[in-house]
Amino acid sequence: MPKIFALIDANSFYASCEKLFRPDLQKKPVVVLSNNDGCIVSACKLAKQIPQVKNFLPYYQIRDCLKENGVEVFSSNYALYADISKRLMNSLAKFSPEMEIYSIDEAFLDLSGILSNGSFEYDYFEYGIKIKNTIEKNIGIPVSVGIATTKVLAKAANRLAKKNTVGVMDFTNNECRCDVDQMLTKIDVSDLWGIGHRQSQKLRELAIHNARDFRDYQNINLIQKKLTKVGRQIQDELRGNVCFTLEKSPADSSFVPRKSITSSRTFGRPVFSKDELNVAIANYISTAAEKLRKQKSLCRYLTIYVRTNPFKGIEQYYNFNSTSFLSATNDTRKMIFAASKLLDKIYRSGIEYKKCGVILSDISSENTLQLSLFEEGDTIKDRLLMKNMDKINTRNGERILKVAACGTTDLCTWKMQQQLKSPAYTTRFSELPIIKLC
DNA sequence: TCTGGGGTCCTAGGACCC
DNA sequence: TCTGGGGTCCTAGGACCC
Repeated sequence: MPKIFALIDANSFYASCEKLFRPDLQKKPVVVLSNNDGCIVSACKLAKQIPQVKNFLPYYQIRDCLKENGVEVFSSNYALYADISKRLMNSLAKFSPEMEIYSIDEAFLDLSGILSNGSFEYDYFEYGIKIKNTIEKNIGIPVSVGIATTKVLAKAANRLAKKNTVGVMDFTNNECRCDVDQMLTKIDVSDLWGIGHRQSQKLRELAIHNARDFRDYQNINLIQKKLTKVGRQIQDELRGNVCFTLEKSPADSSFVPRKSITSSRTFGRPVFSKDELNVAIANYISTAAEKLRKQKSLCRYLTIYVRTNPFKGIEQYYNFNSTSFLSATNDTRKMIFAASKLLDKIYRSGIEYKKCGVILSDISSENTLQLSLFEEGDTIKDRLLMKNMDKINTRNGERILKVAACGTTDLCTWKMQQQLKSPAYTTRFSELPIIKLC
């Protein structure tokens, strides 16, 4: 039996979340900015109608234009988006026993066999409509649904669904089956899932311009040679052969343990001193290590990096350095100590630093710890300390307990700017929205 | 003045071993 | 004058995703 995949993707997710608790904004254009209020990362339908509005455009370049057009602007509010995402996924999970959460606002459902057990009188298209309507009613976020026999095709169908009025596109529907060829013609190769800037250039050199050209291109060996394994698999998926299966989350939780954990931020102002970099790195390590402990993992490899502002016409500097722990650890203190030594190696004075970051990798489960003969691993006391620190911080919020190297708030004047942030409507009691009955 | 952050996978090539 | 070949493992870098 052929597989049937549905891809459900929220429309302008961040902007839609901002509208959710602001009925007054329903009919107004809204955009959301990246960290540091740097670029536009989400624009609602109305905002997209303004020709100058494009994702990843620097905010300062378009600030006046947004003002003139009465656009409401928000800083990113990740606490809000993550919470709405959780509700969205919980609601979607009811439509199939097999689901893959692909990103904060997207999920694949395996619909194979769903309609043949007699309990539904729909076809897949109607089932897609039902999913869409249920989500919009229960969560209040508009979504689009793409349905097809492979994930790549479902992604492509979703893309077209975003443009049609119904918001659902079903490539398996017999009535429009003859149109699939025509549909694929409408999709530029660069819009296919997994085909980016470089690969689409290479495809164009072979006179492949749209998804249909790509599907029907006969020289598979050449595709393999130029686009490697993934490119060949994408082509195969366009032909209806499943190469990418559903990657299910562990049954007990909605998240897959990460294989690497990054924490980095652009500074709100230029930073010159090693002390300030050390404090910043200590803070990023604290964040990354908390995530590491939350997923019950240890890491063996730590990388830090520093860099200047690539958009500024100054002498550029980028450098990184790594170290490995003989025994895998998740102890914030050990990592901060190691990072400070790494910074000694890559720090150069007189440089205007704009960003730094840390990456934890070679991650393993807490349960499968390999002890080193030469270095003492985390003791039970260490583990308990970290555990209790996390507990206290979870309860009280705002990282009330931290390693001294993280500095005090007034020392961290380089922190990013977020001046247009909406309230944490759903995750902080003091910011709950109030409903007034007239 | 002001341009994000966090991930995954694949491949080539070096190091090392026998 | 002569200087192998094949396998595995690891890592850096590239490309892509949201």
